[in-house]
Amino acid sequence: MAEKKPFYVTTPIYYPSDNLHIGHAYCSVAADTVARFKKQEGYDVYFVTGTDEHGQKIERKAKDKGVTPQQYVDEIVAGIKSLWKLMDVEYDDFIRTTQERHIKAVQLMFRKLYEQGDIYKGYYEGWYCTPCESFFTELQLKDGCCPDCGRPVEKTREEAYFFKLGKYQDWLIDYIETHPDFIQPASRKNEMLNNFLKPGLTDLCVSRTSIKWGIPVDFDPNHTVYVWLDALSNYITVLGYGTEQDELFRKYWPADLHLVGKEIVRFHTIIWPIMLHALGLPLPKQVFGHGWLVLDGMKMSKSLGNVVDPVVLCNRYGSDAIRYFLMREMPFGSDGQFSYEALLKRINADLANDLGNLVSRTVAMVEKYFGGEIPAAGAYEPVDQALIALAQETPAKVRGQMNELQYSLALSDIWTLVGECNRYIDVTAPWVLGKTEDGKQRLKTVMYVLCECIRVVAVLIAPTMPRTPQKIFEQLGVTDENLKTVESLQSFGALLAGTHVQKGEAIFPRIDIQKELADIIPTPKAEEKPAAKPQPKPAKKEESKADDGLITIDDFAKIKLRVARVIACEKLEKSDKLLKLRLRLSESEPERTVVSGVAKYYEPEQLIGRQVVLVANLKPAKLRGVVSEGMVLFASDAGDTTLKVVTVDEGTEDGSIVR
RNA sequence: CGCGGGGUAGAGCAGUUUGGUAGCUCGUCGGGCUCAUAACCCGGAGGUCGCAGGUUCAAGUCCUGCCCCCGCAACCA
Repeated sequence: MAEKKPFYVTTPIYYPSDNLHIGHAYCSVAADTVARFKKQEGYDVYFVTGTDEHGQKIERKAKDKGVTPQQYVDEIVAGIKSLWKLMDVEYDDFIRTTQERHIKAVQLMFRKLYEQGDIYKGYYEGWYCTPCESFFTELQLKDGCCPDCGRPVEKTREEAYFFKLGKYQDWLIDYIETHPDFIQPASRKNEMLNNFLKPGLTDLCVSRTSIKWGIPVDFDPNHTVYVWLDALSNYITVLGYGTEQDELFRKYWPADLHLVGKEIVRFHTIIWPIMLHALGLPLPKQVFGHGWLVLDGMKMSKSLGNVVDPVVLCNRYGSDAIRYFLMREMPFGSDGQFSYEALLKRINADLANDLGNLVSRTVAMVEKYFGGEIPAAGAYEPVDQALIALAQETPAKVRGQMNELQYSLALSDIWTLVGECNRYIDVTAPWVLGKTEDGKQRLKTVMYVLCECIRVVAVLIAPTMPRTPQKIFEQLGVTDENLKTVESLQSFGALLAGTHVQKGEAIFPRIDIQKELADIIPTPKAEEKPAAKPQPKPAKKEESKADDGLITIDDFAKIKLRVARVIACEKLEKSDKLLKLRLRLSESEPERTVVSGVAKYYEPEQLIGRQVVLVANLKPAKLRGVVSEGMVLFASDAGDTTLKVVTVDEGTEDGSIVR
């Protein structure tokens, strides 16, 4: 047996400060799909994912919760692993940056780079924001203030180690220009070159003394290795780089594909390659920056409170359906829309109606006309030949698309075949053939061709949908493992006549979309529907022109008012009007930050602990650098001389809906 | 003039490299079929291809200018 070619694919290591959402799942499913596809193609695949567990944010979160950072991440990581299990993301290894194997290797790399002079000790001069505990460069500041919170910053100096990025800049520019496939899609390549490389790289700060939750620099323990070396290096530490047991490293490095989100392309195509090069290691063959799944035109994020939980979706519709949707709906490297409606429509149209129903009607006919036994085909007629030709060329098309990571197009090619099968049934009209003896002879061919085509489809969808093929094979009565491989698709007709089909449950039951939407869309029921129905975007300003100032109940229903409790409140410095409020709705919902221009009327202490009325579905806006996620209602007189907070009667539960 | 992406049918998108009848999915309307999961098949309606100029026999596609949306700018997939 020939030695299998290795194929190493990775996802980013996720930051476990919170549970993951559907966007993370998208990336992992994409990586898993490639991994399965490459395995199917006969590669020796190694697929790795993991978590990046250090840093201030996690330290802080753990403190808030009263646990150690390790305890905190352990719990989240357990959840992440069970999510991958739920979604059939089958990784070969899971690297955690808090693992001993990782820590040792990072320290080794740090020391090596230091000893060879690529890392040097210096001073990090910058602007420090005390409340945020963060450093910023001159450029990052917004109006001379902290870009995160808008407060003033102090100039400070902190001892730190630096990595000489600039030294390798010209080499990297040359490398990227001579390796056009390195950064994909190509638009990202231009972005990196024009935006960052050509203007020049500054040396990178790779240690901090102000952060404790991280890997200590072993020869200077006051310093903690900063994220770059700590996180990016996971791709090789997971393979045992720098240890005695480095067979995996020697076998799989360089990686064939780092699949990353578009926002971290930069680190993977600038910092990471330079680190590797400085260590004398080869570069990954490709970094692919995928797009985002956007919800209502906005990026999904915890702080905006618009996350979609993949666990809920999988439990409700099955992970294969979710995987299909993710891979089908997102084109190439660009962003894709997520909405429950689109998801349900996809499931119904493609999975239930087209594929599920095709299997169902075909198996039913084999049972009805041939007692459940797949008949042998007779002579092929032109209609048969056309479908057979399509079934035979589809695997190659799909392979081509998958190799380009065009999941969506690959699936679309498979569904062309599904569609042609459905049409074939219509054209050949088995229910007519079944009525005569001659027809029945002809029907044998039709049934055989259909069953074989369905088998082709089942094999081809396996990387995207790991569970469904088995269900199809069971109904078709295919038990021979050899008939479940891509090799078996090379010639049409591998399926044995005489195989017994077995009609079972619908593979993808049809969903009542209206009912389901009413059910699943969380609290903000009103959020999606009214937005979808009335006119597109510019409706707001113009439509109210000629009216009488009255609105309909539907208009009002768009505004989602909720009761919230102020759990923290402070003045936004450098602003005499703004207060920053931290609000809690129900226990299960993320807290919100809202900025209100009421500092002239209320001291922060007067609001803390009080219940207020929040416009909960207001589009987030940045005020003095702080994202405000809603608006708190206040009553004022005409001249704005007095202003009073709107509140509710005692005993109202936090999170209650106001209407 | 910071950088990048985008504006094509009610919705979501392809088409722009190499100008030549504007396409796909969903929805909608009408028809067909009855094997099937109220499914499947066929057909229709619906588009000033962001705006304004220009090149050309011919522009969604090439050139110029402008408008609007989104993202990034030391780490949210």
